[in-house]
Amino acid sequence: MASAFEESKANLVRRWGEMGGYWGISRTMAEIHALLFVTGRPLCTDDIMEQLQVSRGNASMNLRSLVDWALIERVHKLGDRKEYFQADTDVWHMFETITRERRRREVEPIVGTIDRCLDMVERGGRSDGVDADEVKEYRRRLEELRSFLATTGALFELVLRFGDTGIGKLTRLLSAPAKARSAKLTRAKR
Amino acid sequence: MASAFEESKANLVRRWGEMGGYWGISRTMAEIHALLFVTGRPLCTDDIMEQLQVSRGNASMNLRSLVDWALIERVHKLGDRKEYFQADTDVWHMFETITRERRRREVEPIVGTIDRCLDMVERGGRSDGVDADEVKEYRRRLEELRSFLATTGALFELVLRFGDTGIGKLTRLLSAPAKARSAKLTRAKR
DNA sequence: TAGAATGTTCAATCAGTTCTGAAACTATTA
DNA sequence: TAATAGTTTCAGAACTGATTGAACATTCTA
Repeated sequence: MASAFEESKANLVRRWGEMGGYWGISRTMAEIHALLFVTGRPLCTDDIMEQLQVSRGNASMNLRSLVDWALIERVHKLGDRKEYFQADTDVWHMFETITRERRRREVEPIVGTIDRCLDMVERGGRSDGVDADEVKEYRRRLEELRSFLATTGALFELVLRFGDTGIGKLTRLLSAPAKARSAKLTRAKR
Repeated sequence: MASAFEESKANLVRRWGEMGGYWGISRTMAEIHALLFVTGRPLCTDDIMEQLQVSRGNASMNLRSLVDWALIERVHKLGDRKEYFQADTDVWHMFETITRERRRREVEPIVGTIDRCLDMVERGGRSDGVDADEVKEYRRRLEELRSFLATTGALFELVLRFGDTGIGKLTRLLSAPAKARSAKLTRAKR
C-alpha cells in the first residue's frame, strides 16, 4: 500500500497540518485541506475520516469551515448521494482568498480601533496632568501604524492586480537594475 | 485617573492583545508589546505587572520572548538597578522582524518538506498501480507551490529593499496609470 | 411511509497552552 | 558575608480550543 507516492503525500499532509497551527487554522482543517490539495480528485467525508483518522463530526465541521473560507468546494457525482470535496488548486487564488479573509478579520478591526483611539484623544481634550508632547507622540505613532496598514493593503491589491502569472515578472522586473526597468514596465501593463 | 488619553491607550492594548491571538503570539505577549508601543517611554517589570494585571512570572517569560523576537529591547537607567523595556517604534522595522521570523519558522520548513516529497516520488520510481499522470499532476502542484513560496519571499525582500519611506512611493507609483510610470520609476531608484 | 444512507449539531471530554505564585537564583551594596 | 533588590524558573492550576460520539435532521429509495 505505502508506495513512495503515498508516503510523499502523507508527509506533506502532516507538515501542512503542523503549519496550519501557526496560521489561525486548526490542525485538522489544515490537514483536510492538504489532503484534498495533494489528492487532486474529489474525496468524500468517509475518505477523509479514514485517511486522517478523525471523527465524522470533526470532519463535517472542518469541511464546512473550509467551504466557508472558499478554500475547497462541494462537488456532486451523478448517481451518488454523497458529497465530495475538492480543493482549489490555484495557489495564487488560495493566497488571495486567505489573505483577504485575514485582512478582514484581523486588520480591519485594528484599523477601526486605531481610529476610535485617535478620536478619543482628539475630543477628550486637554485633561489632567497629561503631557501634551506625550499625546502628540502617541498620535504620531497611531497614525504611522494606520498608514502602514493601509500601505500593506494597497500593496496586496497591487500584487493581485498583477495576477497569477504577472507577479513573477513583476518581481524580476523590480529587482532588475533601474535602467532596464522603464522599457520593460510599460510592456507589462494591466 | 482614567483620562481620555489613558483610556485610549488601554483600548488599543486590549485590541492588540486580541489580535495577537490570531497571530501565533500569546495574548499577554501581544499586550505587553502594545503597552510598550503606546507608552513610548521604557517601563519596568512592575509597571507591566500592574498595568496589565499579570503575575511576575508571566511578565518575565513574555518579556523574554519579546526580546528574543527583537520586538522590544532592554534598557537600563543610571542609578537604577531595575531593567526597563522599550518597544521598537519603527513600524516597518517591526514588520520586517516579524515577517522574517515567521518565514524562517513557517515557510522554510514547508519548502524543505516539499523538496523531500518531490525527491521521494522521483527516486521512488514506478511502483504499484499508481497512475503516472496522477504522479505528474502531483509534481506539478508541488512545484507550483514551491515557486509560489519563492516568489513571495522575493517580493518580501524587494519590499524591504525599497525600505521605510520608499514603499509608499512604490505602491502609489505602481498603481498609477501605466503611461505615467516609466518616467517616475527611474527617478525612484535604490 | 418505513428505513437506509448521509449530513449536522452539540454537550461532554480531552489536549495543549498559558498563567500563577513561590522558590531558586543572581547581582549589588553595606 | 549578609542583606537586599531584582529576575528566572517551574510545578501545578486554570483556561482555551479541538475532538468525539451520539442524538437529531434530512434526503433518497423501495
